[in-house]
Amino acid sequence: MNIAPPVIDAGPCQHCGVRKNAICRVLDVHRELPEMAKSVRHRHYAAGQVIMSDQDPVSFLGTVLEGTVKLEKMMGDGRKQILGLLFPSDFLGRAHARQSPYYAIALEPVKLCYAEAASFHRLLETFPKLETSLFERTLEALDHSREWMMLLGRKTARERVASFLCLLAERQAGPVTDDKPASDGPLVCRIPLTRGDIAEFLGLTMETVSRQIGELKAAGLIVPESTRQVTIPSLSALREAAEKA
Amino acid sequence: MNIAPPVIDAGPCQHCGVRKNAICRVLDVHRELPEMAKSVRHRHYAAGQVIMSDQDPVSFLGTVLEGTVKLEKMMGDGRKQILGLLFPSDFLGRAHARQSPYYAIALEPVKLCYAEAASFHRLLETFPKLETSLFERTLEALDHSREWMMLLGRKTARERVASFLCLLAERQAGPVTDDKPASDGPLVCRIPLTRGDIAEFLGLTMETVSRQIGELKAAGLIVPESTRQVTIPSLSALREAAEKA
DNA sequence: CGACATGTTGAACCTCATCAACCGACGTGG
DNA sequence: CCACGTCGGTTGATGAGGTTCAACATGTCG
Repeated sequence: MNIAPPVIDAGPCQHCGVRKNAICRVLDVHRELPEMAKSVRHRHYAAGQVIMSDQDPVSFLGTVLEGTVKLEKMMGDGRKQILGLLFPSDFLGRAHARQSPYYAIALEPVKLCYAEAASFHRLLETFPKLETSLFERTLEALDHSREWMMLLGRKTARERVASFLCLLAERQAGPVTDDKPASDGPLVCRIPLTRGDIAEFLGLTMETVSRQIGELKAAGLIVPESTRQVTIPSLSALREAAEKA
Repeated sequence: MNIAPPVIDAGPCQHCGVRKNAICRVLDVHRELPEMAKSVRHRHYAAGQVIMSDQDPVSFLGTVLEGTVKLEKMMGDGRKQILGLLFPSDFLGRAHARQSPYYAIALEPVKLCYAEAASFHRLLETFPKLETSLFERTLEALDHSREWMMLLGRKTARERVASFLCLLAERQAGPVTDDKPASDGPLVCRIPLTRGDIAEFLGLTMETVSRQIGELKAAGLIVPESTRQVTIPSLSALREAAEKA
């Protein structure tokens, strides 16, 4: 006859919506997670708000809980390039550096789970598993960044826009698991960026982006619901247009 | 009165020329380095030889001792993009992955210090310092990759070629230290890439690269010694032309 | 309802790609 | 020894893809 174990409060992190995909997923729910919970806080940002500037020191790091963040770099004369997008469960911040090498700006209202820089690095030392987890995330970010170098260096405007829509659609569908296989069926895709932001991400102008979206629509590869939302009848057909390497 | 400590052979790694800049610099010379030395071997590659293919599993990882390596990605229709260059002391290989996401190809004769994938990952577990060191290298690689995204997305052909020459010159000058400050004086710059390779790195064609080098020469920013070597009268002037962000 | 930001469309222009000829260095074989 | 082919590089002519500039449409919010 079993005796029910005593119910232990594992702290606020236990029921966090993004935990199964964030770097903290490797921590033990009962022994380690509550310990980490002591160091983190939540914070909200309005759309358009600067979360980190390339001027400021890195004073905190953390995980995106809700909303979308753009990482942006700017040249002296004002030319800009978006280096990456962060969605819920993604990690935000440059570890092991005094200064952020780029801007982080909220595209929508953002909710962030963060720790002060000093205590964050202490957490990394306390939980080597956490550092390994962040290391693996960093390796993935490097892969994505290099994938985008291919896009910026070699793809046509058409391919770039198609690639971008594929990226959004795949992130919004969530990671592929055994019980949720990759479907090719029609799926809705929210676009949390302005045409100008898309252009900055793709190394184009917003006029070119606008025209290319028009052509993808004419080709039947996408069905615009509004300027900020499209339906993708067949993801694989769109992927084709993106010339996935 | 002191007694001289017994001389202990610290193994072959102790006098390695790149150790002070490679990931293994964090290991203790007497306790840890000899342990690691047991797992590594050296290997040579001829110019043009494929070191890793994006088809093959990652069977080994290591550090470049001599020569230059290009990391390259290829699209289905043959379009290519160089994702990065590796110089002596740089780390080669994608940790924590079954398959390499790109090609690694020797541009010159290359000497590599490597470990089998399984034993390499065992080393990372044995020496957490080593993992942290590799993690920091990965973060730097990510910074460089994003820097290059700016170049590929927003810079003109002229700026790209100038940026490339600055990159080479700075790497060949070695890291800036207190006793070796960054000088602006004339410096020679070896170019271990063909015009075609440079083009692949910069997202251009080799014709455009050739013309831009010609214009930089006409502008007095570089003085060609041969097709594979230039003198840079003033690095800061060249940096100016690169529109460094 | 009007104002301002966001997005679309049109026309002219420009940078860079494409295609092609040519050059020089090198290595090979007759 | 020299003709020949190959490879890397340069130079020229032409054109396309994307930018730029400008007008106009849409949509959102006070």
